[in-house]
Amino acid sequence: MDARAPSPSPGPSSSGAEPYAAAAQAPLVQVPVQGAGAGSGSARGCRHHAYSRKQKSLGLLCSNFVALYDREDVESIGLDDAAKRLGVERRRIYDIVNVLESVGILVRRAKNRYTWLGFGGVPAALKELKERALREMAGSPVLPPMEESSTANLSDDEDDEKMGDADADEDAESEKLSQSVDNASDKPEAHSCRLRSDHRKEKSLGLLTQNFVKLFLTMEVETVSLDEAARLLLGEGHAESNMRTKVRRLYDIANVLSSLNLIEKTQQADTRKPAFRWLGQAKRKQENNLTIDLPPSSKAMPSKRAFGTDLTNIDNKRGKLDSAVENKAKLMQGAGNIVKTFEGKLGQGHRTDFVYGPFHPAGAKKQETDDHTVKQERKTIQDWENLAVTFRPQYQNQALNDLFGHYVEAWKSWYRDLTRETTS
DNA sequence: TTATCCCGCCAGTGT
DNA sequence: ACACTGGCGGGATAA
Repeated sequence: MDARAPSPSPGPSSSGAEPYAAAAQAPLVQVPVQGAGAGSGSARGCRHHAYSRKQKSLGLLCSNFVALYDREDVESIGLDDAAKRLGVERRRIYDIVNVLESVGILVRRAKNRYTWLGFGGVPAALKELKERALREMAGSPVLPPMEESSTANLSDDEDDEKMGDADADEDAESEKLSQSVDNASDKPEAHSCRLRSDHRKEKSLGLLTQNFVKLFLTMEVETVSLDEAARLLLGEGHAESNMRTKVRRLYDIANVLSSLNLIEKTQQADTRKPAFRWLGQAKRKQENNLTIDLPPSSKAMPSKRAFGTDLTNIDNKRGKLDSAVENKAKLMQGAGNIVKTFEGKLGQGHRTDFVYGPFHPAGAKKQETDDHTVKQERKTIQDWENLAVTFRPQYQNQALNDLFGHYVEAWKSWYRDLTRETTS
């Protein structure tokens, strides 16, 4: 029943590999992370630094991960190596890697091995996601060769809990686990063999990430709170406990997507509730001409999260050693904005040079930015938008809006009422 | 208090 | 059998 060990006693930790970062064993990696120096006192020494969850955050870890691998000469990444160099347990690497793969930055090559695609893989992945999302909404599953065994498969989520609620439909998703670019497709006709244990896959971080992103790519509203997202991705049959779990996961995902600058944390327009805004391109794009909601690559760094500490997340176990002098050290954070260009050439043989905006966490090196590059960025983004639009008829987009429209409305009002009621 | 979300147990999967 | 993966949620920080 309980699971988890109530006490922090470091059990045998089955996850073999890197236990608690071999104490002193400083993890190589020393990426400069232009960290305004200002190390200021204690920190490095070792010993009792108060435990600070902020330094162990997935977002920071992701930034470090990217800073560590985002370079031309990197193409293969070993999980063990990553874990060691970043000074974290392998488990955490899985988290990072799963969402990175969902947005096309990585591809799983084999056990313990991933191939680095870089930010250049994002556009294609987003495009893929968006199309798939639209397709799904259009009603017909557009089932490829495979697509589920047969009979009802939809709404397979919600293991326990009543899922036969009145409203019906909504489970629109629950698609396949087909990653955008992966598909090792080794075996000539291997398809249609999987499934069976997909139940687990359906709850995977990777899939959740994709669905979360789809939300941004297809929905109208600019901001989405994690509660809403969870509700959306879960369906009507909300089951408090499921919701809570889902939200926990969304926090994880949001953190890494934030560090990738694909989303940003903000406030919900009316309500003050914290929510997230999409920063990546490939947004909806109604009929009006472009609406790049993308900060002009100026200070896009939200200044939250102190990026640029040191690259490792070693020790500092969760022990509650008092926090005497937790020097917050603002630590620079900006200076990030690295605009990266690349020649389209991935998967879908479309060619257009997509350019990237604010991506890259502060600290990532490799910056070849130039104002003119930024300028060009605008233009290419437009190309991207056009291309995306061309890909499917407008009316479909409208249908989509309608579909989500009523959801959004419902939630909005529901939420309003809820907050109104509980406000006291 | 509520919002976040790290940590690592341990159950599925893979080999 | 062992090694990988990664769902999951307790409960400790942050705000």
